[in-house]
Amino acid sequence: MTTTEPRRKRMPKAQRKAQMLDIAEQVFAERGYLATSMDEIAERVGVSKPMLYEYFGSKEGLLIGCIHRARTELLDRTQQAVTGADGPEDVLREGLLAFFEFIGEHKQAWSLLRQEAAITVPSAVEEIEGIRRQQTDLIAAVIAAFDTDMDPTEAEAFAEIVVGSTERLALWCERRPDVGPAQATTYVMEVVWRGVATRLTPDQHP
Amino acid sequence: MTTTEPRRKRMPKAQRKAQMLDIAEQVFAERGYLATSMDEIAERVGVSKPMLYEYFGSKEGLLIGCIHRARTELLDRTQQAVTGADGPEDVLREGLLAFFEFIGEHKQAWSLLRQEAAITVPSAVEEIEGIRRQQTDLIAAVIAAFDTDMDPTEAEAFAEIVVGSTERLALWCERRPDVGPAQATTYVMEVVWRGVATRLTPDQHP
DNA sequence: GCAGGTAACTTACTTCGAGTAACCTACTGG
DNA sequence: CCAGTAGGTTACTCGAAGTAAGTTACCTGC
Repeated sequence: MTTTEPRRKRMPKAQRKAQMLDIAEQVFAERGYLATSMDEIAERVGVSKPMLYEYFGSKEGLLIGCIHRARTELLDRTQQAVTGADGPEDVLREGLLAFFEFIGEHKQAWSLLRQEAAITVPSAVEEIEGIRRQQTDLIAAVIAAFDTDMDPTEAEAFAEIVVGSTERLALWCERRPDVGPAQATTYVMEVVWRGVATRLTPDQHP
Repeated sequence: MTTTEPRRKRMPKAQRKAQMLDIAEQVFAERGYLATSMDEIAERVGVSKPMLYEYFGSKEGLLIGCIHRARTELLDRTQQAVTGADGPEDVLREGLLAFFEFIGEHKQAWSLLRQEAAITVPSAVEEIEGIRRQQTDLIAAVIAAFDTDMDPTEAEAFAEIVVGSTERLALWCERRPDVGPAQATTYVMEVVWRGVATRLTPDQHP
């Protein structure tokens, strides 16, 4: 009754690894990190537990793998979105829009990112925080480009504010399905861009 | 050699419970939720594990107890700070300052709050989110008081932006010990208050 | 000051899941 | 068709969450 082998066994390493990440992302997002067992992921992948350990070392390692991939994709998306944008305001708007669109399309990757707090190994925390920093650095750079005189610390603070606002608003959007990416972007821009623009425009903004 | 009994045994329930919360808060903050064992907390309290289960039901229940207490204290503090403030701008500033001061003084309660993501039981998530909502509602009310014509959804979004900015900036402050509560408040106010004020002032602001 | 009731507490388990050692097998090129 | 290895499995250990059943300090009335 097995017509052409329903599911292949013995995949090449890279492909198996990607498949594991797909399933783990899904299960972690569904159930939460704690409530998920390695046995369950293994079963859904169609493989035995030691394979997961072979490729990811530990449960936390697997979570880190998932988060790493998701954050990297997110960063790529926003970076792509801002290339070709016209001026700092546009960069910010396009970046925000790309972010809200991404998390709208990849809800499970997004709920995964909220499991970050579960990571305890310090080196891993830094690794994840490093990718996050790339995001804030990107924004800080936008500000710095806009106003070369701005205190770098202040630019950093501003970037943190943008990221914080945006992540929190994304969470809020889940409870408000009527608020889409465009609307969310508008909310952030209205407050945050006006905030910085007011501060700077008096002698600039041709 | 035991002069007047170094540590008393058999405390009244309420007192023991409070002591458990104190210790659990400390250990969870130190090691993280996952890396902490109930046996360890029990030992530090000077009591056996089933007592913890007697009072808190589960490990997660204990964490929820800690978070609940910490968020409630935080909310009280900010609420106290804003009573007697003069006008919305002042309310916001005093509230922010109280927040940053609180987390500066209670670093361990604050790192505890970041373990929220570990909670999996849906009812508990809602309970915690409920307290958080009180915070955002407080802010949304400030905005609504300032501009009675504002769309309520927009006021909510604004409140989320304030909370998100603030929490993220608080995290950032940990890596930047040179940035104190006053400075952090200024950063948030500069962006966020200007953001909303600009939007509203054209026809108001006597 | 001593019965006895109960609130506070303990010992000694069960269970479940992370992590691992040791062994196995399908596919590859020669 | 044989051998080497990448990909895979079975069957365990061990630590920590959670629990059943029993024990002891303390108070209260007599």
